Amino acid sequence: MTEENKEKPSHFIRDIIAADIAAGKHGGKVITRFPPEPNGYLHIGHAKSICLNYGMSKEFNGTFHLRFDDTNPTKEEVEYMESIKCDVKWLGADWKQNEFYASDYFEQMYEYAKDLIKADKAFVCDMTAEALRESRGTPTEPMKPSPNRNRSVEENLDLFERMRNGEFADGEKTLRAKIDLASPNMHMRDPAIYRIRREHHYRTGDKWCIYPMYDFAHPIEDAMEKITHSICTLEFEVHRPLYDWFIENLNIFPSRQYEFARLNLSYTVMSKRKLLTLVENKDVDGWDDPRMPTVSGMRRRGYTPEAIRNFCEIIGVTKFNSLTDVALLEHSVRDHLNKTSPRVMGVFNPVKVIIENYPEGNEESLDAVNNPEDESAGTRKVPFSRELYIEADDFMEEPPKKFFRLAPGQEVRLRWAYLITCTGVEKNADGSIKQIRCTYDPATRGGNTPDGRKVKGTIHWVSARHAVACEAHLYDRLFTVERPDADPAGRDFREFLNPSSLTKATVLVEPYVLEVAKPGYRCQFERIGYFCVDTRNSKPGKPVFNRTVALKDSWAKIAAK
RNA sequence: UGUCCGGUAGUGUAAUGGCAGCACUGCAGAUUCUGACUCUGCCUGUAGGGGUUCAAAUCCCUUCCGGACAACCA
Repeated sequence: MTEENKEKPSHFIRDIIAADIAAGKHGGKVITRFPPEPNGYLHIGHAKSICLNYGMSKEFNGTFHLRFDDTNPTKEEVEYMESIKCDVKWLGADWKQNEFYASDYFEQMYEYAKDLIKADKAFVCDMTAEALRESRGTPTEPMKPSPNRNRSVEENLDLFERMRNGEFADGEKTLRAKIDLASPNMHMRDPAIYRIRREHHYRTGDKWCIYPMYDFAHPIEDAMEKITHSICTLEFEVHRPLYDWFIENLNIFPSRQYEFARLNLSYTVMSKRKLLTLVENKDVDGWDDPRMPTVSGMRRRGYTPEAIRNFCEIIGVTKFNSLTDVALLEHSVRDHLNKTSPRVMGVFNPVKVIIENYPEGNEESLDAVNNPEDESAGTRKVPFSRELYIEADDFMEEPPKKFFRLAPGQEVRLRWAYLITCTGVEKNADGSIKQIRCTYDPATRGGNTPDGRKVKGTIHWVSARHAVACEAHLYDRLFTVERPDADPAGRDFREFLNPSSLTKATVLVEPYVLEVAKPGYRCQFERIGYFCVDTRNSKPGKPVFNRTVALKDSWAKIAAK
């Protein structure tokens, strides 16, 4: 193990592969795969699997395959397939020319099934799904054998061919492997491996009316692609003996299956069924709604692939069913965005500020640093004039101690502009603040203090005359609630798509934003949060922002004390 | 209740028989042209019991707890 690896979190898969290479298995070759079923959009949990599989292939100079495990025509669609390709690519897992489809192997699988029949290791069964279920027994009682278990090889061959030819109705017959009726592992009790299903397949159309089951198909798919390490999630652990049984009895490439714990994230629902419900009920605006924990939703939110990859690295890979704090994800996102996001000034809840001693009609252009953490990001020009907007929260008429921002008599820095001091407040009839009056110090141009005096507060602002209004979607970090089924209040998980987080707001931004904001453009509005120009909803020249991660509002905490 | 898998600070994870460490969170402080970031400090842990050993988070036994599995889904 290298020094570098010692620094990394647990990764028993990495250790296994390293050991296999050291032992000369498969001639030191490593081939991994990510095998999604195209029946939904990828979510953050899939991202973990992608990072793992792709990461291992990369680390050990191996090959990575993207394979669509499309053996069930009922739920699969082209739209899903396309979205998966897009998301995997976006995450940076390059499968090069290695794009495969289980449906391309149907003919071969059919042949393998016949081999099994010829070896008297599979038989055609006439039982209904319900009868099968009843006959299966319990973990302590063995399964009752199928009345058709001892059909002759010839009859089975004939029947299986007729299944393929469409001579039987859906569900009328299945092909079952003949394994072990008394096995404590229910999956070994003569499992079904082919079923009849007249359903249009998104790729093979109506060519087939019989489809292989996962347990039969997967080892064959892996073997045909010479996958050395077939990495999947823990729930398939119980299936491994079956996987091995097919590998052995079909005498095919000895792929091996390894299992790791799937990702559970606090406040996040990752059940495909539930996500689909949200989409179908229009509780969200599609799979890529920024509140969704999908890869595409996160992309719209402004998360970066780098951040997601880093997250996957730091959470490690174990066999322990854990519940990862979503703060870990957000930390990764902030961490990357802090280094890379250009900064832009914006105001959500504007309140007008008049600079009394600034000449009316005058305006000037000030230099602002785009990213203090990245010099190469350069600077931009920000227009300044006598009338400005600042964030309402940045002003308090009667400030408590330790309020560093604008208040009567108090001086603050307008970022990249001037130091201003509040001289008074004008109010509306209802007592609300109409506008704030200030004076500026012309010697502090650019926000500098030639005399060296300190100001605690630096606030953001936009020139009233120049500001551009953009639409923004505000989203809380909340997707859904942790353990939604077990919510003590019995609330439905959909309720946790906080409707208040749906609000559209107008954000006033520097005119500069219009020059640079193309869909996907990310920036940070100081102290408010990170924003991403919506990759779906924005039109050229009129960016729509999605808020990403709210910055911690320390002031709220101070105020709460 | 059967089989399998698992259990290290609040959370995620290191330590493969040899000083229980790291990160996130939380709290406190410093710094700051973002009350962000950054930096410093603090808090908290080997599920219980027994055994082997000079030495156990690690090996063995046992109890407890958690998860997966009994679709013609994947």
